[in-house]
Amino acid sequence: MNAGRTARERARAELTEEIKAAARRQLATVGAEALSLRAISRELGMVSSALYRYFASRDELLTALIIDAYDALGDAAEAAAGGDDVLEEWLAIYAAVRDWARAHPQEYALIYGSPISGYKAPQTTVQPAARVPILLLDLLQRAQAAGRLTPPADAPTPTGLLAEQTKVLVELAPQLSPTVLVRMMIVWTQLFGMLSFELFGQLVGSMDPADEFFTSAARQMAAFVGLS
Amino acid sequence: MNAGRTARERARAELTEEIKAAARRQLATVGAEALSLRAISRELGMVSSALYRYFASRDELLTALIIDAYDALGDAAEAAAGGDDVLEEWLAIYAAVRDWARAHPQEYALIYGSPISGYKAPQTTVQPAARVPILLLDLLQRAQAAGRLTPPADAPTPTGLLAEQTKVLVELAPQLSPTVLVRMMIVWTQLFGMLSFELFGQLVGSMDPADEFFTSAARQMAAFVGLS
DNA sequence: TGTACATCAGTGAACGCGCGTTCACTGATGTAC
DNA sequence: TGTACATCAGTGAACGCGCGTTCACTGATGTAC
Repeated sequence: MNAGRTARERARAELTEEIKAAARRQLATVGAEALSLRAISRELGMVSSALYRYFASRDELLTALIIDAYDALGDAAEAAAGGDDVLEEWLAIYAAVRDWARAHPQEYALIYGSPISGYKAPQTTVQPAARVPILLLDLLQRAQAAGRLTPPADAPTPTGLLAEQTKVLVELAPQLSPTVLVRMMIVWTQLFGMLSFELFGQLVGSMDPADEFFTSAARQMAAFVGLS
Repeated sequence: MNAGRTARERARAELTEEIKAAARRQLATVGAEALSLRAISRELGMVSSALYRYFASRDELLTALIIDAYDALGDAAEAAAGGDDVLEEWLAIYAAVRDWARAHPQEYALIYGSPISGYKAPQTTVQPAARVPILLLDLLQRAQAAGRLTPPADAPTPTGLLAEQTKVLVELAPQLSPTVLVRMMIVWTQLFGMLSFELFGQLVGSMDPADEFFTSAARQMAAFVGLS
């Protein structure tokens, strides 16, 4: 087992994970901005400079955490996909996204909250960030193939720049019409807007707790995009 | 003029504003988490302890900035309200909200981004935070009076906890049906979700620049809530 | 299988910074008689 | 209108913290012959 991996390599892989785990624990209490390499090293019983054997800088550690968070959310959402009814599947994905977000609010804030000042996310974060929307696009394509997608008649067909921009999405989901693709973008922004409002406290005093509001929105947005 | 105000009082009011202005400038470059009383005092040429004559703590200054930001956004949105066509007005409010957010991204992040760690927003922020949704609710009421609001037939009537929660909103807009109120909440979360995505960089690679997407979403959400 | 050398993880000290908040004090402004 | 006292703004020093990153070094692990 562990063919070809030396003790050194195994130790390095394990410690890299331990560092990220400690960083995640930190994140949960102080937030991303206040994430401190020294505090992490203290928790692990190492000297702070030792971390530089694993991550070249604080920013590089943040990038790793961001990618991990997108991937954890992507995994959770994908685990909820499948099943034989597309509408049930849609609701299950919504629920899985919300559950993950509520279980990891600081990791959620790391990826969907305010940008971290002085930090510029590299290209490597783009692909993991796209997993949830890609999953929903894929579902819509399957729904369309199954005759479960009927875009409402009153939905406008995009023109101009908007039509141009949908072309990027068409590559991901060639079967879907531009009309549906734009609606999907609206739905996507609604989903995360609603989640951010719930997690960041904007719903206190109205739709908090948000369970029923969330489910209702999930259903209404499914209908909005044409899913039945 | 300035009847009854002593030189001391005038100086105090002015300096309070200058401190907030300097804080806003800071905010724009380093973000809320890194906002520093010492840096502000340096910019104003005072000693750091002097700020404590104006704000009892960093948190109190943050609260003042948050309330100011909500009020600035509220002012911008209200300035766009009015006019004789409710749909045009709806679009104008959307545009005003977006313009303000794009002009003040860090102030936007302060109120709609990740919570500031260790900071708990007091009750005093609740009312200014409600100004935009209240404005939209008011518009919908006027639309309804003018026969311009026809909730789509397929919209579900809320039940259970959701019906309960709409009662808070009914107080703000007694003429509107629970169905419309829930849709309004969906629309509200969509608006700020879309804005956050634009400002925080999630639309890069798809709907960026977001002008046309934003306008399309504004129109489609108006239709979604029943406005015509 | 054993030895020589190269690689790498972790140490500890240091650099050069930053922060919020408290406190005793000075001197200017405001108020009451 | 002038004086005595109270209020308040701003000072400067101090307390007790924190941070990211670099660098020369030690000792363990891995590799080539």
